[in-house]
Amino acid sequence: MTTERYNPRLTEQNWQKAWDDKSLFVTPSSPTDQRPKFYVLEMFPYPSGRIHMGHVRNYAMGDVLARYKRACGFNVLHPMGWDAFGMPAENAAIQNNAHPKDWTYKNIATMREQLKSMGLSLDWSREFATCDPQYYRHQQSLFLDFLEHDLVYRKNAKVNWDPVDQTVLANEQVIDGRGWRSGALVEQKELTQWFFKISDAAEDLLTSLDDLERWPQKVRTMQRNWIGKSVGAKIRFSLAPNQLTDTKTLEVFTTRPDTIFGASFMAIASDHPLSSTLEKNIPELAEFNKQCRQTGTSAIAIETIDKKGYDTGLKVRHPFIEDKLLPVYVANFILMDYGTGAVFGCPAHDQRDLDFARAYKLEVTTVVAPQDGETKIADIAYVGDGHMINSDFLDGMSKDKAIETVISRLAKTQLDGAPQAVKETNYKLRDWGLSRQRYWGCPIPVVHCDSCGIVPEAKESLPIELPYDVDLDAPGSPLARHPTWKNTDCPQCGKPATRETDTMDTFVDSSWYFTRFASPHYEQPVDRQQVDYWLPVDQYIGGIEHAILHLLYSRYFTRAMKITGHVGIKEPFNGLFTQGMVTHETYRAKDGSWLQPSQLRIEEINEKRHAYNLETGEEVTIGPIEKMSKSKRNIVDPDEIIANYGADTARWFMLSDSPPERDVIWTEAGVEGAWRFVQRIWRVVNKVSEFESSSKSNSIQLTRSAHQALDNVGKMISSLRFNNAVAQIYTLLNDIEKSANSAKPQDYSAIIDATNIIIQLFAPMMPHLAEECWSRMGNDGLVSQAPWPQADSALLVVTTITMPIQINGKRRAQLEINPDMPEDEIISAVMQLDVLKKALDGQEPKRIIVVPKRIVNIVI
RNA sequence: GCGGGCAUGGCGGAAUUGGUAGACGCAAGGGACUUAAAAUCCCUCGAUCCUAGAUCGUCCGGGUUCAAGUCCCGGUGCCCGCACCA
Repeated sequence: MTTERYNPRLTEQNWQKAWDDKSLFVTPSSPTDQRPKFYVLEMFPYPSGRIHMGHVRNYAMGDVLARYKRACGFNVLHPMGWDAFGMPAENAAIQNNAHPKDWTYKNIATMREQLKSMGLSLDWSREFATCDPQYYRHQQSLFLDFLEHDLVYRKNAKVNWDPVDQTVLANEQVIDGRGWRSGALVEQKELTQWFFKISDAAEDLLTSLDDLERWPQKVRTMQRNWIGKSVGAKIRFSLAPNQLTDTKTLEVFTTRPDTIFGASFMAIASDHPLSSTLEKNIPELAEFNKQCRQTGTSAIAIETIDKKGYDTGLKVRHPFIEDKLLPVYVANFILMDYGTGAVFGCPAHDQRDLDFARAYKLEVTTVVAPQDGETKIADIAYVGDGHMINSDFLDGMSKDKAIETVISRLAKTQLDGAPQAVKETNYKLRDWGLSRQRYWGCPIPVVHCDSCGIVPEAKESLPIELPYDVDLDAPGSPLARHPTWKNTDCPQCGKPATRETDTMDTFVDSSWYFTRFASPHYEQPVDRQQVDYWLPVDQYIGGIEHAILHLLYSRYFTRAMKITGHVGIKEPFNGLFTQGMVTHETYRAKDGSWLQPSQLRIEEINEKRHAYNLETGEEVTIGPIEKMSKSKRNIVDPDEIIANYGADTARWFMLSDSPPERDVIWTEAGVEGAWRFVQRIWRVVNKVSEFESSSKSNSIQLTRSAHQALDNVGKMISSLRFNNAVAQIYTLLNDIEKSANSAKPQDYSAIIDATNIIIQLFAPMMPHLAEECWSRMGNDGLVSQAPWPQADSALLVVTTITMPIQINGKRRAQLEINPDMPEDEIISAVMQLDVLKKALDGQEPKRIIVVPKRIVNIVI
């Protein structure tokens, strides 16, 4: 018997068409279904041009779950869309002279075809892009609702400003403090911008994390730290009389009021009101503040700079030590956004304060004595607990007691007619700035009127559509520069007015798209009936890089939509899974340029791998394994893999071996291995398909294996342990193959049954191959529509187990026993073992530990 | 700088959550089939001790325990995020 090789090129498109013809994956819009619902969603892609292997991995995982849940009888929603606004479209427009809109939709068309070639069970009838006016008009409508409910407001905030290009720069456009295109030194500039009041929800966003049980622990921890709750006090210090300012007091926030006796200086942010006042009369301070403004706005820029300060000459009085004055510095590491923008510096017990004190030769007084009694501070601040010293009335107290005491003492003291200290809770979480001075985003639907001020657009006027004719390759914001677009009439008084020319952060687009999928064509933002049925998302899958921003913003936005009556829930994602990245070796030529894997020939010489440029023959250096990226060119194009091996092979490889939350290394050998497995299944299925079914079966062992695998694979897919599921399927195929090679006619039935089971087991992962095998086995219908088989619980009962026997913790023997054998019987069986008798040498064992169904350990 | 994570054979990883470390796969070596190649099939495969059997072995150093890859303390290395990249 000869079998032709399995050819995915001939089969995959046919099966995709068969699914399409039956609209198998289109989820009907009416939520009257009796089946339980399951909403599985992968983070939608940015249409950057072509799909990459990261997408293949992400969508393969989601598809396995969607197909499995469907087979298990769930009403599954599995939609797809496009996160289509963003900077790359504008960059491409400038570089390639293409319009962002045309560029984006062209990419979507390409990527849609690529995704379709993967055979994903997606409901394409619900597809949308966030740059569709029909999507963003609803986003504008939501914004107006938020505005009405006081969830959005305007305030000044700093942006990176390129003084040459006259434009706002994203953090990633700032390279070493300079604009990426102009090379000009970047400055900080204040602009009036729109903010969501996410900080109002800080406490709720924090406490609700405890209930998100199906989220990875690490994501919850990261969000917890990001929200950054800290309990402390606001303390006001009185300024000593001076010629520089009329200000009488300086207010700080601190979590360590206990260390007040160790205070040796005050530090305020360069943009603190006091600093801004002082700089008018002190040119050196003005210069210092200017330098601070050149640091850039990103946290990493601020945190990694050398700590510098400017002594203002001002002093504050210590609240407890008479005549003690503390100098007031302006310091570049104090953030105006957090607390009050001012701190008291206690060098002995805060590392940053210590670094600062050493640089400016300020005193260091230890006030908390560590447990080990060492109170001298060198280069490391002591931040732990201990008892108070050098602290007058606090001496001997614990840290917590000292905090209480300081706050209550100062609360009783009046300064300028108010208590000198109040307890306060602070959050690191800042309000979410959504204004972007860019073209390719959702316009913010408000109007600036000279008479009426800020006026919301009327909902009937939505969408406020982006103009097509813009000039992107000139300084400034494209919408502000457009000759006519911003001109309109005030919706309130009818007089000429101007539109807001800022657009929304793309994170707004992605903060509710999952809600829109429930009713993607509805004339309002959401159809409550549909949303109440489908949400929350049961399983959300995406990259760990979104652990904080996207996921936190979405949690907030859902709360805001609840407040405005659009949804009834506050948590959008019941289950979250963060998958690892796809990585590959890097290749670099002598001239420093990067090469793609497809441009190379790899040879192994003396067990060492060498890479050669296919065109020039020149040897290139094999570099470290890194995330696939355009810049390093270590990219394997999914299209090529699908063309050569088929979608099933690509999907199988992405799911096997590496645990899904960890990075996977793309290797040629790995793909080849997956490809061979596909062929091996095909051979086995062809062989088994020629067996005549018989009524009687003796092959109980194989049937047992099949049902065990069935039970395990189901559990593993449910918990997204795809690599374990793959290993189970390999094991079962080994068993089937062995049985098939030595099969007697009375075994045929069992082998056929096991083969049908394995086809169903890998169907969610390799759906095309599964259909082909299913039909080859003579089954009716599509395997994509077949219900998931039930494991026979009688076959799952284990009748004998191998019990390892340890002597002093080292394995010395084993016993084949019934798992339910009572403990005393196990012990007497063990005592008969020769190895043990020999080891005991007539003595009694000191201790015998029997762990049921696991292990026996004899301590001698 | 701050926050989070990871580390097991030549490689990807498994280990029922404290109970036989290395399942399953890849690579490699040997053999079979073939005129030959590909494909396929069979065997070996953590290290050391010539063999047996044993000893060692989960990044490094300590600890808890009858028992540690798993728990605790202290290190090292690598990766991710840091609010205008998506």
